[in-house]
Amino acid sequence: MASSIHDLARHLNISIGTVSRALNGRADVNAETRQRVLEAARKLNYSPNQSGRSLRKGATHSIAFMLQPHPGDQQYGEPFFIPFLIGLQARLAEHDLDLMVVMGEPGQYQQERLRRVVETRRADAVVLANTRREDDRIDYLSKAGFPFATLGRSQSGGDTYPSLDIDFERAGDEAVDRLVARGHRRIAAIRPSLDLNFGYLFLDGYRKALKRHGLEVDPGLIADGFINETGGYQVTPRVMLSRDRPTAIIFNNDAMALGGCKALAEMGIRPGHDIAVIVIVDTPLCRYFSPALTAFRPSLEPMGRRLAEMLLASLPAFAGPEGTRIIREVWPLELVARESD
Amino acid sequence: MASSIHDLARHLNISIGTVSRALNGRADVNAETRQRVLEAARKLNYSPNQSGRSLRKGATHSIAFMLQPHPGDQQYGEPFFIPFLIGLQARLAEHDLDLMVVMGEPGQYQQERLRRVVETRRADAVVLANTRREDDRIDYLSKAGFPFATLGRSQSGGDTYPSLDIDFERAGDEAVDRLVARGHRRIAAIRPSLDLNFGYLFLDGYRKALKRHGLEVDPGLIADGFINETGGYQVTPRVMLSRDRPTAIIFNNDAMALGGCKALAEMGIRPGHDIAVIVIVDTPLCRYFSPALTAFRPSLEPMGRRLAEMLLASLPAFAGPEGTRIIREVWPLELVARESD
DNA sequence: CGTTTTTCCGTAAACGTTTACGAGAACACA
DNA sequence: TGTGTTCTCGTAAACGTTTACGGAAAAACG
Repeated sequence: MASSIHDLARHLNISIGTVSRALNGRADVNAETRQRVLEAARKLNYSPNQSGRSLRKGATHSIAFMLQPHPGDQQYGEPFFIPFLIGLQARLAEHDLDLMVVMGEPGQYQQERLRRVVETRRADAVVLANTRREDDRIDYLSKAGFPFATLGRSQSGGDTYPSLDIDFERAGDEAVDRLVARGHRRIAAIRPSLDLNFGYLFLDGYRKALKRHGLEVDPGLIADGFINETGGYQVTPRVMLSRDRPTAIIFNNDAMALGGCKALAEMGIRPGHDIAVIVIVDTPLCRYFSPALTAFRPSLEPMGRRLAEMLLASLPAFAGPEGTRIIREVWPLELVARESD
Repeated sequence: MASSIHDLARHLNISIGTVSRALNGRADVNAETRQRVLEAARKLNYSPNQSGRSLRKGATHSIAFMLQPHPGDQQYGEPFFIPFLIGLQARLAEHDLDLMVVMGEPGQYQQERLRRVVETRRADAVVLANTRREDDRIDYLSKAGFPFATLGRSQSGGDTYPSLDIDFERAGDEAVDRLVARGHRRIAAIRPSLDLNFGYLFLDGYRKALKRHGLEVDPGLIADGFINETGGYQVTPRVMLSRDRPTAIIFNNDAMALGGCKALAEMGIRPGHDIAVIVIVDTPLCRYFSPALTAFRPSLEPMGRRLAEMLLASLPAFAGPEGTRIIREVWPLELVARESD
């Protein structure tokens, strides 16, 4: 059932070299011969053995996406990544590249899985997500000279790799702007406690906007929690119990917002009535929650496509005539005004 | 930087054959020699080239999980799979098997991606999810003689492959039981409209329980919708507008439940007060929704581990001395009683 | 001491590709 | 006719492993 290039050669009574050249569209093969090869390939249901090809070419024709679940009580996934991956894989497929998603274990340090991919050469490049402010995966890959791109910025590694990020800073800024315009003065910010870079970026924008409006930055209104529903649930009461209650909360994550709203509900505080709520990254949850949550929406699928292009442009094997380029982009979010603010 | 087995051999002044044998723990190599090889491997930072190994052994040492996003307006993922994948990958890792997640595009038929994996021999086996009642992926893999296992049952392919499923039938049954015990007589069921097998199983249990309680099965109380929030939102009003309103709804999917609750809210109907709601597959959303949704919870991570074991037991290369076994299991769900019913 | 067994290791082929090299045939040109 | 060019293809090496085979040396045994 597994027909090889040798089978084709034997069947057509020509050499394997010619078969290979015909299949790969090289110029030095007779048009008629190529036709016969292609036809035989179809008839014998030939498809190239990836291992053989990889071995010879030193390339695997696949890109690894490192999906690291956050440690936590319940290990549910971030819906965020799926549309991104769809875009990523779609663009990669156009270049005959496979996308493989490599999972780590929640507690376990992702470094080990990454090493494995790199050292056994399972992929030609990797895509990192959940970038930390200081990210040793980036340090490792840079030092190893292994090609990679990141979804999200980091302070590690300089400007030596392609990266695509959402403009969390601006989103934090705009969220404050909007709330201030609606009369709010005490605005809380709730973000993940890990070293995740976007949490810092969001807070930068939040602070900047407050200052611009001449409002003080009250540390009692800023809280870090675990990046899931439980985290939001646990940490939201903390800001609500500060001496001077906030009248608005900006959540940096949809899961945290859900947990936070639960905590609010238990305190008898109704989002959209008693308090304004804005979420930075929109998901279907925000849309279908009651009240529907005002949120900032990214274009995930186009971002996936774009990061694929950026990664490819940085790979010598795929870079066009203009050579290898490192591109870094930061994309805006779109505000979706709903009922919660 | 990429040190091969040849480098080790040269460095130690022995043959590559011996190096390979030492590395693979074969018996016919001197203990001291093995020590030296292992040491050199560590020093030269050797790790085997996967392509070379795969080519020689005819095995890739990786298992593919096919993740097919449902077509829909917004392509968000099912959080369901992440904990399952964590368990799956954990057990596979113990056998030095990598897990790769292969994405398809939403609209596109997954068959094509699957073919690619199989024909180019990118994985040694595949794991299928979202099994349809009649599933041509299963037919294809069976016919191709390619090893696979499924998360979820199907009517295709007979009992020739390992499969692990949740007992949706019993969950549907128990949900009705519980609602009837609480005085409900008109109970609606909302499930996905695709050919997804669990939708049928759920409905079987639902019908069976109704009949046992001497209640008629009213087609007006059963609705199929798209398997996401929008689907639930669109289809829930339909059962609410039937001549004789239901007093309870069982949702076969958490996303549909969210959409459905939104529709209820817009009709001024409060889950937990005006209507009872039960969800078949629990997620953090159910727990943190207001009111918290009563739901049936699966043990996803253990299920992932188990399916890995079942798949391995069916692979000649990994089956123990007892030989190759096909195992099929159906696991119960645990009822988590909360506020919505 | 001779014979047999065991221990250890080197040799070389094989997995399925791609590709550098060279050669034969056909063709063009003077 | 001789020389150079172009077209087409076969040969063989190479990628990094694993492993069947055989042989040399050491050990065991009579």
